[in-house]
Amino acid sequence: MEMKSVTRSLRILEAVAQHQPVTVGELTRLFGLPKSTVQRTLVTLNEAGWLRANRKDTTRWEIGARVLAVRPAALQGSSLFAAAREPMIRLRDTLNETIHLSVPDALQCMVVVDRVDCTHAVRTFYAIGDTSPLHATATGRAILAHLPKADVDELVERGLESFSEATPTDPARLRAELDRLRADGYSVNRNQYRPDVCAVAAAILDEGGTPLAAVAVSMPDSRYEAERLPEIGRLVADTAKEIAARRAGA
Amino acid sequence: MEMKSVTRSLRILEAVAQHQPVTVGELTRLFGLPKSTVQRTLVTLNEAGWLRANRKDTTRWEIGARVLAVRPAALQGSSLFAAAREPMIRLRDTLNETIHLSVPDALQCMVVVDRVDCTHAVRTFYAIGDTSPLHATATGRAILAHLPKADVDELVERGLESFSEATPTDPARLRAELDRLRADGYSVNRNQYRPDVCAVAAAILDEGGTPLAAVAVSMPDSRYEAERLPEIGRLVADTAKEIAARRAGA
DNA sequence: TTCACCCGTGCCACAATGTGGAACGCCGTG
DNA sequence: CACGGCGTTCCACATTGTGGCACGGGTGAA
Repeated sequence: MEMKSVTRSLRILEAVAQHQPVTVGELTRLFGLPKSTVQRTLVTLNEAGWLRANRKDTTRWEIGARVLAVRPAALQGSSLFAAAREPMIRLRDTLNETIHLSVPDALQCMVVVDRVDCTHAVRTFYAIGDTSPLHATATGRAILAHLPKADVDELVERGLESFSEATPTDPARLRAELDRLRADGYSVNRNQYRPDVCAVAAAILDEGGTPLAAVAVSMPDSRYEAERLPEIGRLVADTAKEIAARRAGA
Repeated sequence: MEMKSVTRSLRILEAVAQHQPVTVGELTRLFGLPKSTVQRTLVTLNEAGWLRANRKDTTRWEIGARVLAVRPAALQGSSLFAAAREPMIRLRDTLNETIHLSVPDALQCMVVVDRVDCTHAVRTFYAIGDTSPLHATATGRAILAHLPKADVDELVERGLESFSEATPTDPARLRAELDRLRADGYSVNRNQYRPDVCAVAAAILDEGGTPLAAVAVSMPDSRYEAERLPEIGRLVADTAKEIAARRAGA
């Protein structure tokens, strides 16, 4: 399948999002495309309502608001999103660490959909929309642990990429870890994906036991204390359960 | 400018967002396009990461997570978004009415970017991503009041569409209303856009006095009490100021 | 002032690209 | 068993996007 113009337009749209407000020239240099091609694409995206000219410098382009109506199903009607908000803030207040809400995207990756920051000067940073691998993160494994075995097999067959020395690349080790976290109710990631980033996560399940999302407490390795793990794990698991209950009640 | 395929692809993407999870057939009926055209578009959008097949029914399509990384500048880094969250919740707790956060989109419309619900059985409903006209809403006028006169002129020249008997379609009346709200610090909309929906809003300004967004308390007409207006107006204006201060401090 | 440079924009002949009717294989139903 | 509807695939055609080029304006150096 081709649709070169569509693919290119979406790439340009993504580039605008990253560099906004951005000019035609900057984009031509970024992509190495003819000016007229980029220009035409921008005008088209603008007419479709996905871009708009910056009000102060009308030769610069920004993302328009049309995009906000286009969201993954898990966030539509914001039942999950809204239900998660207050429990997340409360968890942040209890621990003063950054809290993330992530959803799985087609077993390919986890995507950060919401964040509540801590007040420490040193804090972990993920932007909304950032992605991470399922097998190497606390949120990813929290989801995996509640999926059918066939899905885990599928993931294993695709290969467990290594991101650091701590990444669980051995299928047996991954499966053992999933068994453990099913028992404990929370998953732990210590420097397995990004160096110096640790997290404790728990899955948010729907009525049928399908995992919809995961909440995670995320902190730099310097503040990770193994002896507090059971306490933090319980707090995260309770938060996940509370979110699930609120969502169901809405 | 044309780019028919791009325009159509974006339309289809928006339709998927509204109807997800959706099949090829449903979309062909919706648009009256040939099956092969829709099919090709969906595959292309999927390859670009914007769509994905539903895990349970792989012939149904959903919005993928790629979209989340594409957001208007006002929400990037989520300085505004994150700063607004807690003050909005506090305002909701005080009044127990739904609170909206909206940003202007190129003087064309206001877009709801966040929402905190009240607990009443009867509540106003706007989804995230919904748009509304600037001149006929409390949030829109809160923004307009802090823009240069030329911008208001531009809007007036484009015409003030009527949405209900209460919509201010007379330019003089609109300008008078803007003057009033600049003095009071908050704007009021009583059934001017959607019948039975009232709102009280205030603008969130950046350091230079440019309006970035507006917060609004939104309620059904049945709970609107004119005598409480000064009190509610002050609360909303204070919330807007607090959000602005938090944003600047981040 | 003049010149040179780079910007965003507009044009248009060419052919690469997307189009959509038709056909296929599959499934559940009458 | 035949039918209707589904998602998917194919391919000749011509519509559609392409990109080199040129224009006009703004800016900075000579």
